Amino acid sequence: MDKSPQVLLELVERLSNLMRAEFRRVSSDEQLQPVHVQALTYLARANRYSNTPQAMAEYLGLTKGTVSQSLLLLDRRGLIERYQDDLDRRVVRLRLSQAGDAFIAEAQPQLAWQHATRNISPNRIRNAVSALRETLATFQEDNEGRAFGQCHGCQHFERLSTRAYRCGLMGDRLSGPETKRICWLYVQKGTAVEEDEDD
Amino acid sequence: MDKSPQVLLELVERLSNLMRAEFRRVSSDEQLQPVHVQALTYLARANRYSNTPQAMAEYLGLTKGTVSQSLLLLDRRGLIERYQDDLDRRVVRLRLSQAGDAFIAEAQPQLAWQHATRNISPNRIRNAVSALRETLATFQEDNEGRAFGQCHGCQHFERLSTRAYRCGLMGDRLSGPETKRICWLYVQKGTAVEEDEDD
DNA sequence: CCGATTTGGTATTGACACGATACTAAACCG
DNA sequence: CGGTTTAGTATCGTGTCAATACCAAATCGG
Repeated sequence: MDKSPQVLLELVERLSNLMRAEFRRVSSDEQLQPVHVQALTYLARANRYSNTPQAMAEYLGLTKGTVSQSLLLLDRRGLIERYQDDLDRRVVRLRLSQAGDAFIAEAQPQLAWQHATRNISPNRIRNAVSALRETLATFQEDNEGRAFGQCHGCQHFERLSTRAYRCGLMGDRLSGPETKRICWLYVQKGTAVEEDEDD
Repeated sequence: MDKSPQVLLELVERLSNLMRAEFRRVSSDEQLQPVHVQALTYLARANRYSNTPQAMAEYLGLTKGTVSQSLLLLDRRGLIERYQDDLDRRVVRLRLSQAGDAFIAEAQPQLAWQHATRNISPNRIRNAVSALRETLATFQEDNEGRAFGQCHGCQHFERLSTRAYRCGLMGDRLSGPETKRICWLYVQKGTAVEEDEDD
């Protein structure tokens, strides 16, 4: 039996543990926990469909109750803003406040990671990304978990013209930058098997 | 600027979060926390140099005090055994108890992961492993953190004959299986750049 | 050889993550 | 328009986690 998957898991967990420690370090000034940094990072990358407590809970693998508490804290600290959705008034929408934006910009939580990957060729990184991405997709299928992803590669993504896009599921028009954010309604487009490219 | 490293980090964290949730699921019968599963898994793979609270704390990215608490709990539950080192009586050595062994064997915490990676070719996994391994090594250098690894690839590793090994640093002879475990004294042997292999 | 320092580990305390449960209010559905 | 579902909050108990203080064994420096 091949034990490589096992080893891969070990690496993923260890790296994640180290980043968690790193998050703790950079956020100790603000009295924040690692999970708060993750939450802020998520919000910095979420689009209009995924900027809700529900989606965040799914993304972080936590319950909605737990996430709700963390959001209360972040709100008290003035790092995020919460506002009601116009159409569905049960829904709470989230965004980074100016202070939250500033925190992410200054603390640079991923700096250590950027450094750690500096010697690895972009190609090897892309290969690793593609393998992990596929792992994640399968994982989510297995657990009936919702998928997250960027418009590029999503079934619902439609290109109206060179600079105009649309989400076929929601019917909304999307700005260029918004198609780069993390969406909750992501559905993998017909899956051709990707194989690693050479360097 | 290339954003691939960023994406890689996102994937690592998300997968790790999902596995954490998975750990919580499989260990909720035993009233254990995800970190306890990680600790037990670590012990199942640690060798004679790394089966101490200190090493575990380093590996998990936690402080020794925190780890000490978790170990107390695991001891109370009868999942691990703690005993004194003969030479240095400050040192506590750890090992899985029979119950701990059984738990790891039954709960199969990595099962979900095995499933999630089933469709990925061994070669792509190896490539991903190699990239992440290198990331980890650089990360540890940057933070003056100690490295972890298996004898194969360690500077101190000496092969006495076809089946006899020795750790040059500690001077101990090692059994074959022990060279496959996680060691704390690991030092990367002269680093030739590995490049991805084709499939 | 013996005081000073270092090292491995534990005890205690306080903040808070986290799940479980119970709840509210809005939306949906027949 | 009553029953159900859905998004989120409130509350509570367990236990992680860092910080601090502490102890004992080892090591170092004269």
